[in-house]
Amino acid sequence: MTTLPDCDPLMIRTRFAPSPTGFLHVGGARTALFSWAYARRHGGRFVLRIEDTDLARSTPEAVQAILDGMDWLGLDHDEGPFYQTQRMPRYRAVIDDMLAAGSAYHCYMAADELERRREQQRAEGRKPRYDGYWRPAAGKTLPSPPAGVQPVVRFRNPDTGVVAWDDLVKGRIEIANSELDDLVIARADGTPTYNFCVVVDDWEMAITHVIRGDDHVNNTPRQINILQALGAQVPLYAHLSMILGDDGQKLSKRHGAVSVMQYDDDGYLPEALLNYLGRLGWSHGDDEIFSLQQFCAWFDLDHITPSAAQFNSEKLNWLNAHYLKRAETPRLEALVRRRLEARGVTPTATPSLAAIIELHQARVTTLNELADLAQVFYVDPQPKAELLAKHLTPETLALLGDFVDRLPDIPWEATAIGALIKESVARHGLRMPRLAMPIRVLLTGQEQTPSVDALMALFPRETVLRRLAVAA
RNA sequence: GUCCCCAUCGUCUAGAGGCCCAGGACACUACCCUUUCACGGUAGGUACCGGGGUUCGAAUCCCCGUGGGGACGCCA
Repeated sequence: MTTLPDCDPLMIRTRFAPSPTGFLHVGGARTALFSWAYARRHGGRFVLRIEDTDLARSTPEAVQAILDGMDWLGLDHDEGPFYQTQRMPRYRAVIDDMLAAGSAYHCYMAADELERRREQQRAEGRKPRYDGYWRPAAGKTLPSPPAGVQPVVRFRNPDTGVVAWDDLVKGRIEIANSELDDLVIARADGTPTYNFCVVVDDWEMAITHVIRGDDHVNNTPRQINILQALGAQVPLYAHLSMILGDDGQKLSKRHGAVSVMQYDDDGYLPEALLNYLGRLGWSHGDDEIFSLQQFCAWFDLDHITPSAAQFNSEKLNWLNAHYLKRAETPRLEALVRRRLEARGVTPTATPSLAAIIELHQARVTTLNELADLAQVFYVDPQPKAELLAKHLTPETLALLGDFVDRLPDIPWEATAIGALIKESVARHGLRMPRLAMPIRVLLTGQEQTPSVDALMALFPRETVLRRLAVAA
């Protein structure tokens, strides 16, 4: 069993507790980010806990995917990862204590019988709930346990009064205990269930602020009741609303819920995703662009929006383009090189990848686009026939031929190339684009490029001569 | 069905009774810059879900309605 640390009772402790049944998606990443930032902001500790009690669905690959995602984003944890499957003896012990104390009891009702009763309650328009058949009570005689049936353990939920908490995002929430039933805390096979493990862990890991998804609001009153039965300190709760897809629909496995690592593959910078996610459902006045450090210094629970937020790819794109513009060249060079090599393109020394990046980084939205543009410098493009037809008219061909003839005689740098372009164009009495466009198309296969003189200067002279000669 | 949550431009949001005939950002449109396209700059249009209250005064507080979401498992 993993040992838990002793900790300062005044220290703020938050946690991120994913269940390893898939990758880390944007919703989970934002929950992790907020939880992490809150701990960082207050000099607290951020705990990572893997909730893998569902043996059938949890996989080591998913654990790794979550770790990879957090690593890519730079969300480091101070403690853990703790695995719930490694804490079974502890849960067992707490359940035994509760059984002994009478705050939990055995229930022998068969699963199909339970389902039958739920159906009936639903049919009668009532909320389906366990009816307390096996719950001990003063003056009540329990039936004798059926032979050969392994019982589940149920928590004895208070049946009167209300459970209330001041949610740090949503405000005060009250739920009547009469709405709750005696939930199962240990299955027939003895394994503890989610709501129970969370309670024991949050308690023993001394979590002070539970920052988690909105979908847990309904679990909160049950967890508080168990915490109180255990005599544990109840943490503060902050429930984050969910993130909807680009189309306003709920994110699901088959609908837009992509792994954060997919954003890496798609050419996004982690700081762009982080900035986007940080601003989604949280605000600091009119500030739109901020670093992780700045976010940590500003982050608070008071400015979290209680309503659901729709993911907007275009704004993410804008942020990514922003960070790309400001990124250091060596960093981009490594990132682009990796992408190029994955495509089987090996950047050579001469058209300098760094120089190519500096010329193009303000023009792209993603690293992949940057790689696309860079690739053209190393692999001869095949300009589309329609582009050639459009820009290589007899008139421009004459101009181009004249220009190419003089290319070997000038110094190979942008200023001289630019001067020759202007001079050639003037001599033929044409406008600049008449020469610039054919050069763009021949050199890159594209109509849109940076200034042609700067572009040409990046290539070795021979490459330019070769690509431009194709037309002659 | 029952319970819970939510509701400002297309989207993310500012706004905690007068500063708001509602501000910022993305997107959009126009213009400028310009060797094309971007980048950058400038300008512009678009929103307080509906109805009742409370108040001298409400986007802000209360109630009802409507709409959206979540939960109701021996899943997490």
